[in-house]
Amino acid sequence: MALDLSLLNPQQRQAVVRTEGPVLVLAGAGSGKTRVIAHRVVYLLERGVPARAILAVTFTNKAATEMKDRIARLAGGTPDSRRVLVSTFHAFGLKIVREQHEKLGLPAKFAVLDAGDQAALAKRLLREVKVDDKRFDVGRLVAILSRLRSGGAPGHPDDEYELCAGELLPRYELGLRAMGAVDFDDLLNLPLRLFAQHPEVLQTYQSRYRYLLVDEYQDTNGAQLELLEQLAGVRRNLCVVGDDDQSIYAWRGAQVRHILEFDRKFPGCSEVCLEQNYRSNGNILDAANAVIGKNPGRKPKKLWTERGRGPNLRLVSAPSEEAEARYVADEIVRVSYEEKIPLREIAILCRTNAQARPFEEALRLAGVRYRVVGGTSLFDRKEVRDLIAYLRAALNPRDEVALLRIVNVPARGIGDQTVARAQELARARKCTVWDVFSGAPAELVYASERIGAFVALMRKYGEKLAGKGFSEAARELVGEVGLFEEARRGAQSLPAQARKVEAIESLLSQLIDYEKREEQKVAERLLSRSGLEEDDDEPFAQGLPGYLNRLALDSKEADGEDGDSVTLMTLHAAKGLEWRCVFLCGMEEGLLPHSGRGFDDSVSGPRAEGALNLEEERRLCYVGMTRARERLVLTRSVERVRRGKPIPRTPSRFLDDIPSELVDAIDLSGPRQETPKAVQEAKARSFFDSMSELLGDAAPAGQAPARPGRAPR
DNA sequence: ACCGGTTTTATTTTT
DNA sequence: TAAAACCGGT
Repeated sequence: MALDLSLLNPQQRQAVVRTEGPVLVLAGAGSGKTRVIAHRVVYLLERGVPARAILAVTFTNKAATEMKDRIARLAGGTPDSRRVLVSTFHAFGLKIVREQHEKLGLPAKFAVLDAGDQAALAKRLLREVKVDDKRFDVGRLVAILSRLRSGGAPGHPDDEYELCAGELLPRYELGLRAMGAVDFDDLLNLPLRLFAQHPEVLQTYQSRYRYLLVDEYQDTNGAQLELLEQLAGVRRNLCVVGDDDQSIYAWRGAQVRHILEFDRKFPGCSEVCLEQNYRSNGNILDAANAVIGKNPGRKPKKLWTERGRGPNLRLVSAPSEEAEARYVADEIVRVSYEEKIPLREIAILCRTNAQARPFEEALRLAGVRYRVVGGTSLFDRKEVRDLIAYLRAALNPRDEVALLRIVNVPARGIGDQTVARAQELARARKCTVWDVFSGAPAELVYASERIGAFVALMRKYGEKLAGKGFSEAARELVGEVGLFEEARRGAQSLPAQARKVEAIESLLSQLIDYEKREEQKVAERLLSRSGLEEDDDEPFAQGLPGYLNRLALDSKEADGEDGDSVTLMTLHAAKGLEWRCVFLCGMEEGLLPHSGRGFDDSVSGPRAEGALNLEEERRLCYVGMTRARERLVLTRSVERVRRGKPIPRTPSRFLDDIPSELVDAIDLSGPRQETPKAVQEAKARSFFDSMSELLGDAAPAGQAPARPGRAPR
């Protein structure tokens, strides 16, 4: 069946049909960007471009998954569409590194270090250099290391952190290589290095991927742009889609410049501008336009809509952050009952993760189901990280971060002394700690026997975990090592014990699910395709290593999509999403134009200095506002308790930019507002419902019963 | 290894 | 202020 382009507006159609050469699609918020990309892919397929010649790159796994679905749905009868590679930058980098690991001198199953692992490594190195590892915030060091090695602009040269990081850099890279591990930056840098050193490899990829599409182009950093340029080669079939007004990742190296100067990098490109907004009511759009309009140096754009004006925005001033949260919770209850807006169509957006707390409490109190997105849950838990470290260490004992984490967990008599000695020996001999352990435990007189046992343990599970049935093997490992007992021991209260055990269990069951799904996939492929040639287009490896890689690249694993619940997340996490009703909270100076600290180490670039990140903060505000389809409520608190003492807060300057005729102001200070009757009723019903559930009665007729989305760590 | 009490330190966003 | 990190005693 043919793709129907008549449903697209003329600009969208242009963006779909211009298949050759560089194309810049400026896609305003809610202008149907994803739709355009999906159509473009399917259009290419219909024009006879083989699916495997198309590469679509996104930034998040969620976006990639969504895009895949969208394409599959649109392509309908073209089953081949599933061979289009839709991947994040990092996953794509991983794929290349994996395919070329030999040329890069990496073992077949290398670990991908996440931020925590990076910090652990940096800390170890600090100690090795005998720098007081408490004088530095390792997290910040890691951030600087990252900037240094992804070729970002150098920071203030005399900053002690810069100096320290510079000192650490070579050791850090050596450490990675010795471990046979890579970090996030490597996933982009190693392919680039490879391309530079082996032009024939570059050519392979160039001729494989002949049509490139990039989503959220405004968020690309230097390495990512470089990668795109290399891949596009002389063919230059590169279509980038993005919105300079939604560039919010400068602190991570993203440069708006990339989208603003696309036409200089790729002369002769076509440019399409999508300005019709299909998402928001007129009032919301006008307000958002007014806010973003103040930013200098943007690509001129004026979004318009055919939708009605909708209700006015609301600006709520609360006396305290608790009151702010209470108002939001009450309003959610009201809106979901009176206007029948389902909870899944409501979001609370904050600038920082820390702001979420009072809202969680208020929602729980009001009996509103919610889910917090972003502040990772399961994988932050110590016991889960321990188990993961076991898996990693068994698969690749050179992975020292993992190995050292678990040598003595649970205590098996390989204490700090022994480990320190082993590390020294390893350094002296220029080998890994694992080599010391496995080679000559006799030299570690004391613990040789125990080390022997540990080495045997790792070897045993190294084999078991590498192949089929790894989830079973993992369970066995947990049993043999006694991780449940360890978890119980490490907990004070009984419920805490239960939670820990539960956390381990849920990781294990995730492994089972994963393995099952993978087997299913393989079976499907065998059925649908006779060929076994299958050059494995998956960016990720098979089996457990694949799972672990995914884990590193996708912190927020499968959120329980189920159930109807309010979403609570940061503005950054909200990009690309939309809700009928949005609460944008903490509209205050210092919070929404966020003033982290006088100087920001992420952008010490050429200009930028005095203006702090005001432009980016403004964009962030714009992103938040444009998430709303029907109803937008801005809230602020008149004072906020900080460091124990109440601090008066001034309203965000962005509020001043919104035309007042679009806004209803509500002031919650003064005599206590009485709870509206509707809210009282709603609360009572919600309470009734939750009691019914507790008592095991038949399913309640009304709204979903109260239940918190996630326990606050 | 574990505990209890004391002292810091918090204040960004995340692939 | 509150939570985490820290310390020193068992």
